[in-house]
Amino acid sequence: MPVSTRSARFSAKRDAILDAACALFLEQGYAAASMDAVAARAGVSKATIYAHFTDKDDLFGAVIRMRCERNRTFAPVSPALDARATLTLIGRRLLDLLLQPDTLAMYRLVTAEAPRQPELARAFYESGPVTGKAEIARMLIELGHRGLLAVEDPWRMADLFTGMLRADLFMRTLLGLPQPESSSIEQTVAAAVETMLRAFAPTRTTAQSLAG
Amino acid sequence: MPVSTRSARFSAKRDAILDAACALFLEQGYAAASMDAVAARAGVSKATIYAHFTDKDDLFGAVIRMRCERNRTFAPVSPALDARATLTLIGRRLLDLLLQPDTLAMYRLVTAEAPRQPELARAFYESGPVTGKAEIARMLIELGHRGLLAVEDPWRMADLFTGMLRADLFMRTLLGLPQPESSSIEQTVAAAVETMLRAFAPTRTTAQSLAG
DNA sequence: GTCTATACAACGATAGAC
DNA sequence: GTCTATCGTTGTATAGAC
Repeated sequence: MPVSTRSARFSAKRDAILDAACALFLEQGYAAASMDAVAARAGVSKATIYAHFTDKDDLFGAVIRMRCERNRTFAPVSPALDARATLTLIGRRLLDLLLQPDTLAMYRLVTAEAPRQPELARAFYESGPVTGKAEIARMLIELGHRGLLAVEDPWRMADLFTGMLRADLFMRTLLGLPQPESSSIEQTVAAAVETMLRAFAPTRTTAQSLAG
Repeated sequence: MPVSTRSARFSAKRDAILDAACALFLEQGYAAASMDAVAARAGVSKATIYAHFTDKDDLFGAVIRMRCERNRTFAPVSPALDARATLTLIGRRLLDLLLQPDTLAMYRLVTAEAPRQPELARAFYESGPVTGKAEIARMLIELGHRGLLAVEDPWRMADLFTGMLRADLFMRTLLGLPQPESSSIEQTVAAAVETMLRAFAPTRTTAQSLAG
């Protein structure tokens, strides 16, 4: 049982295998990425892979969990910014992250395998969408406390905001289609931010009571 | 070249193959659906499949294109409804469609294979998201003409609306996760509609000028 | 066009030496 | 743990009879 030994968990070859498998899974999908290809890319023999992982599914699970743990959190937003600036900044960061090739490949991979690997789908959901929305919700609460936004249900609002960000531009990029200039990152963010500002503008009493 | 003959295009066995392949691709994904399984399910021999399609990719393409052509269009919305009722009705229809198992399976399949099959990804995009958004945009224009909504850029608005509809509930269902009651279809639609109504409420002058 | 039978390659996984 | 070599299976695709 190599997985339970200490050296196996921190082996250089094990890391090489994980990195190679990750790259191949993201590039080609689960089925198309063969164990031979992983071995070749990692610079090890196929038998070595099976010394560290019980089978292909096990290797796949380890790869996904590894990626989910690298849970990049957004940098804090300056408390001096107003609602529009804050939403724009956070929206730009999120959409920028969502459109990165690796993020999209991970999304394709996990959604495609979700029916066969429910636990991995859950891990992905918790580490990705949930974590991101939690940070946005926290920021919305902050804006609410400052009287800059009417925040009743921050989770619902975060959901609406991320939904608008993950609209046409995301879909086009996910499908690998050419992107018209009309659906740039900046325009998508601006439209989502403007809609949020209009729909959740603070009531006058709230703004005054907190400003006074 | 059986594909070019008239009988081949309207063959009963060909249809059986397409139906079987469609079901298996949607259930298991491209790689996991074997030609043997397709043949067994269609009740034909494998050789018959290769008499109608050049290879597996060709069969896959025919399946995707067939599904894209079945382009169900929304039933017309009664012109007597106000903005909230219209948005709620159309939002419910769209979300209901998006959450159907076949729709989700198609989404998983096409997004997963998009990097290897750009043309199919485009066909899917045009027949699905674009067509749906076009209908919503048309409905928004209608509401705008009646002075019930401030419609400047109907395509952008349709994008924002569908984005809010395709948020957390869609993601959870796509990943096969258990769904809390808090993210039901009705609540998701209501939140998206309310946000639209607040953000795009008609200006008083517009409403009055068209109402008077 | 449709079948049965089969060729041929690729894949996941293992045996055994070191 | 790591290698080389290989096993057994499965998969795509085809040959040849009807």
